[in-house]
Amino acid sequence: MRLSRYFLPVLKETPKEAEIISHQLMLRAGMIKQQAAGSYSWLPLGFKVLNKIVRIIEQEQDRSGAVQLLMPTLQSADLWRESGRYDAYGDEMLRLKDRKEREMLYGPTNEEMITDIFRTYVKSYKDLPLNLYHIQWKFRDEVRPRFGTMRSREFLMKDAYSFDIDREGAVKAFQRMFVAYLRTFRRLGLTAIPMRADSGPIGGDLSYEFIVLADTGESAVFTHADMVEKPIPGPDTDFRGDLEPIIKDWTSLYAATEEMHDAAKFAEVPADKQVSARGIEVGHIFYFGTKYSKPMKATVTGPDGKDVEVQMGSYGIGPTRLVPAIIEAFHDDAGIVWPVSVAPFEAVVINLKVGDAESDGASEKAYAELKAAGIDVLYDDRDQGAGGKFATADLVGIPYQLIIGPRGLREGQVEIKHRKSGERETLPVGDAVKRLIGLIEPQRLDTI
RNA sequence: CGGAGUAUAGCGCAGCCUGGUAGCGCACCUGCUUCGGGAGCAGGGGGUCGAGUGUUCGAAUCACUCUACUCCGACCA
Repeated sequence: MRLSRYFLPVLKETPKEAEIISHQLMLRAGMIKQQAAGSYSWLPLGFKVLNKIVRIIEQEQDRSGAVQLLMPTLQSADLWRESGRYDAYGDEMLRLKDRKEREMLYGPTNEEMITDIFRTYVKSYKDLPLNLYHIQWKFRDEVRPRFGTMRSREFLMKDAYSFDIDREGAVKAFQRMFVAYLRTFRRLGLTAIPMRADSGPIGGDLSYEFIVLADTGESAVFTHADMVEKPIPGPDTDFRGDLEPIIKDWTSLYAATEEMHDAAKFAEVPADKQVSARGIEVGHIFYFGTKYSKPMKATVTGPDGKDVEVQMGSYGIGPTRLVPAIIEAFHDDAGIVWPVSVAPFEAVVINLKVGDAESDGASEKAYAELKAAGIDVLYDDRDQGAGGKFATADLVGIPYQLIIGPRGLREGQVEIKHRKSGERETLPVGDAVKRLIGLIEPQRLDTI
């Protein structure tokens, strides 16, 4: 992508409405524009990051055996009356009427609808286990939206729903999602710690939140230090096998959110291993049994010929919240520092002197070669001073900058700057592209 | 929903107290010079001062009403 042809409205000054660093940087880097309280347009750069996150979530959901579909944002009130939640949900649910005065709502979640789909088509235990998910916009009329897309009223959510014949099967479904979540967050560059959580108004007795540690997190959390360094299950994990040992390993050390915190148990953790910090909730998984299948009559026929209510669980990740969460975890004074896996561009070619034949030639060539190699590369071909180009590249957080200008070219050299470490390498023109590919590919491939 | 604020050019702000020609920086446009860390000079465009009502000869400025947005608290992917 040529920057001169792109749409990247970066701001030099920080808009006053932004309080936390991720919100400030998302506005300054031209990722989002606020349209109303808790409502944002995703500008090209932000949308690009959002899509990369979504793709990783999809890959890991699919790997775990979940199946993707897509449900509508507008739902019928009748469906929600069946579960009893139409009255229970309160003002957070956006309610509306269509032209025929039918009561509708903009979905805050989809348990009712997925249960309706399930009960229509699935009749036999032989079709289980089943896990269906979608990635769709949700609306919750928050009392107080804040922190940019961290807590917005309209937000994107990946919500998966598992269906099993019995509790034992449901626990296994829960475990598959648990492992899928560990892998998903790590591939996004994050360290997300599973913590026992309150299951809230939806109910259920197996409930874990995945928490990213960050100073600006909304909730206080307490954990054993070893949870932070623990290696995640690899890509060869057999999701049809026994995941119990992995779950045991990940749930044996102390980790809890404020609501579930047990000071006495935390005190048993060695003093030098006690971590009390703040965290951002980026995912929540829980098992709730027959809470919806019972009132909505979602049953399957078991091996004994008898109908049983299906055991369900639900599993959420908020991509539009992950974007600021990643920024909270990775930024410095100059701007965002994206992990390669979600960076809007993997590299930027900075032509320091547009209009100079040599500089143009070398830059165009490097840009073409990187593109041909499949690198997601931006080419800064704007006819403007070098300072602004560096500032923009740093602000939007592109992991690698290939800096090309007349001064270096006289010696046959160009420079690669690593955004994260600040390290700079000077190397011959011909080697730079290969070097960049060598740096980027290992971080991008699904080997984590 | 309780408490506290803010609203003047795309963004950041001054002007308001003490009513009288709407300003500054950045951004934008034109030209020239530039280009190795947010370039310089010269010229230029852009505003029903959030909306309404009132007071006044005259309102960005004073009064009242409304709306939007932000922050703190209670609630939440």
